[in-house]
Amino acid sequence: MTPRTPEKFAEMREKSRNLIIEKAMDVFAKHGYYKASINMISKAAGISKGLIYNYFKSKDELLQSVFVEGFKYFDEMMKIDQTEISAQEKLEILLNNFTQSLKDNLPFWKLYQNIISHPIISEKLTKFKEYYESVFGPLLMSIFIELFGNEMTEMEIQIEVMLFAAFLDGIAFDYVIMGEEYPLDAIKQKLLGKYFDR
Amino acid sequence: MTPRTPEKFAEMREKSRNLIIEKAMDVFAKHGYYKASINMISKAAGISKGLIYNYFKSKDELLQSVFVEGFKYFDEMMKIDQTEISAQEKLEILLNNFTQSLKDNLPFWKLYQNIISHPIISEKLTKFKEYYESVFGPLLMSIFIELFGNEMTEMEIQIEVMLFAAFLDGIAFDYVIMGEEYPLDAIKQKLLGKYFDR
Amino acid sequence: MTPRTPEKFAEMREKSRNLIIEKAMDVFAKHGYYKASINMISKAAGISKGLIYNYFKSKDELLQSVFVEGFKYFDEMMKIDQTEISAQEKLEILLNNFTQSLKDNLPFWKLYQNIISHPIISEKLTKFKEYYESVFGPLLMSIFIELFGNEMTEMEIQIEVMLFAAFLDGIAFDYVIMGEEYPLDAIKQKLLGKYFDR
Amino acid sequence: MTPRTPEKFAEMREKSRNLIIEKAMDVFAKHGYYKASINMISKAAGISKGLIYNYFKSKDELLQSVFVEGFKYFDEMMKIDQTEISAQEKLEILLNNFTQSLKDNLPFWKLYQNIISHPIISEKLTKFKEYYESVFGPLLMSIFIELFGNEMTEMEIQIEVMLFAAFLDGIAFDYVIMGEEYPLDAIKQKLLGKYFDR
DNA sequence: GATGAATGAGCTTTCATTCAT
DNA sequence: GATGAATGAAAGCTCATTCAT
Repeated sequence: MTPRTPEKFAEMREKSRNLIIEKAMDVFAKHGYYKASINMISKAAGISKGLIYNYFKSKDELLQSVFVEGFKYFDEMMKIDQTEISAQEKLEILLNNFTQSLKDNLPFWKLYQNIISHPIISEKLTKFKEYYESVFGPLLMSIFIELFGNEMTEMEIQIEVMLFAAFLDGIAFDYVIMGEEYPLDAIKQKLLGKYFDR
Repeated sequence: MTPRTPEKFAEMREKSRNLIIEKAMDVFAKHGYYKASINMISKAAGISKGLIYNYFKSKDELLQSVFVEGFKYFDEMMKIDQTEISAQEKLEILLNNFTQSLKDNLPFWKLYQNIISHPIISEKLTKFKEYYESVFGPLLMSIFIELFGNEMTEMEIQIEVMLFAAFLDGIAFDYVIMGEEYPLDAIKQKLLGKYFDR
Repeated sequence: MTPRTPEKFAEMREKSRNLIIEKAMDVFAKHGYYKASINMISKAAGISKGLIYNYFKSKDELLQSVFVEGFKYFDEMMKIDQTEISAQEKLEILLNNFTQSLKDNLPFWKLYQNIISHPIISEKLTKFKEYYESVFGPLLMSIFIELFGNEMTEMEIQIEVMLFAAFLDGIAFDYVIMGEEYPLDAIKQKLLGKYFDR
Repeated sequence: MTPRTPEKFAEMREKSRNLIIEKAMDVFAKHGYYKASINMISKAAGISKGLIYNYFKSKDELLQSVFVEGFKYFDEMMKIDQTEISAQEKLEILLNNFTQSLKDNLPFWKLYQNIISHPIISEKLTKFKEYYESVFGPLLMSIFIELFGNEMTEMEIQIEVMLFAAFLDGIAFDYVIMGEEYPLDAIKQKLLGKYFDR
């Protein structure tokens, strides 16, 4: 007859919230934001529709939260622990992390493609844009300055960064469309060949 | 009051059909497939809702038709008239055509991004996939065979083609997201620099 | 095979719109704004739910329209045609019209009670308030100036008007609650007795 | 750690119950019955949703209880202690009490307006009707018999009572709508002028 | 007694599609 | 061919109520 402790409640909330986000990511990835219904998500999570609104004010906010959860995939991608390594090695690690993440977290990357390219929804993902501009962009820039700082102006290096980013978006795009049959690793090696003699 | 000839008739139908497709492309591009309503499209085209169903069985079929119409942008891109030019020049022309098309036909490319990356809809776009596999892929392949035929196996060239395609998709992706501020031409030059000394 | 003419369409719209407003008034009156569902209204009107949204953007707007429609009951109440009659006669006519309207248009008056006294909804009924202040208030004022202009200041007459309005509102209030058993006419006579010897 | 006595227990229950009723009255008054949620009320009272159901079977029953609690405002209104005073003085005291109560207990009167005029809910308020008929009506009747018993039939006096009650409802109605700016006291004086020379 | 997570019925609203004219 | 009124399924969301602890 003792009531649940606040800790117990927090734990329950945490568990449900994570479950919802996880299943929402799958369903959003599979059907796209608009065709993914709250009903589908609740069924995928084995809970009632109403419960979702206990944790997220709206479908929109749920999407935001799913995306924020996805930030960690970007974080993992950028984890380049060893400080005493060359820029070339850093870029290789980054690429390896990226392709690994594509394989491991396909639902998230599907969602990323679908949402980012969506004309209206993407406006709502301000948090994501800020994150990209403040964290991911500068990291790439620092690596490319190390690589090309001697031979190029900063302006030119900016363009290098954008081309590299385009490549990342491009293989994500194609991998999402083609799935397992896409030769991710071979393409990655080919790309490195464009930057470094091997 | 001359009675319309069958030819006249067919011509009028064709004109109406094209008008609908054109306006539908704009509306789909602006709002995305799901948020674009038949009502919006009919208003943009200045006709009644019902008339659209006179030309297309369903919203889905209209989308298909809009997409098929968009093939012409691919066709234009691949128009490399002079036969007596080098593979390098062909690739340059292709890239020029590509970036020009991005600028000229932004609505189509928005739609392309949005739809292709859409997990379920894309299944319906079989016509597009067939087209890609039978027309665009082979063209790229022929150019790259000319470029690298001596030094690489066909397998490797396939990978080169896919890498190049990834760049194109990535550039389109980023251009659609960032719009006018994206330095399309500078990036194009950088990309060519990865293939040819300049 | 001739398409419907614009006039025909306008007529159809007019008919449906009026039907919806009429039935909405009944249903709102019977159940109150919140318990009255769009579903109930559509069933009362023998049409589909969706059709209501073809004519009114929202439930809110439907309520507004129902109310605007109800203005005519106020207009009828204030119809005092003969110009060459005394203020006393005018007041009598006004009261007669008022009680008659209560009897004839009970649904509207129920709705009026329910909505006006509702803390939040009433804010939306700005049109009604403006109407009252610009039309009904001044009319009462002119009658009471004629009645008491000699003996009272304008300030005092204002109070007389508000007292009279309170009687009207109270009578409507009680009539709506008690229904047919409420002795409307006897009370009307009693009220007149407070103003004129009889 | 003295064990709570049953009396202590009952007292605590009483206190909680009163707190809920008090806060519920505020919330109902502010948002109206339907828009006032159990959640709002529980937050206003600083307790959990579930606890409310420990004291009241349903939202409906809570409303009933809030209303019954409001009877005390009627009781206070009718408190005319001195027995040796004239009917005129009694009526004046009654009116003073009423206007004072309007000012002091605005939330209750808002709720009263909102609920009583609500077509379906009011059916549930049987307790209130019984109360009115057995307590408030007879009191007014006794005063008016004293006032007009010589000159009128009982039937007529009934009508006087109803007109007076309509006036009370009317100023409550208007006061609730207009708020502080409503000249309650001036109107009260005007009314008394209709009954007694002054 | 007390908590708040969880449920599910029911709400308003949207929109592809049909069809009488 | 052409119109737009009308339909109805399905969406997002709210909230009174229950119940395990």
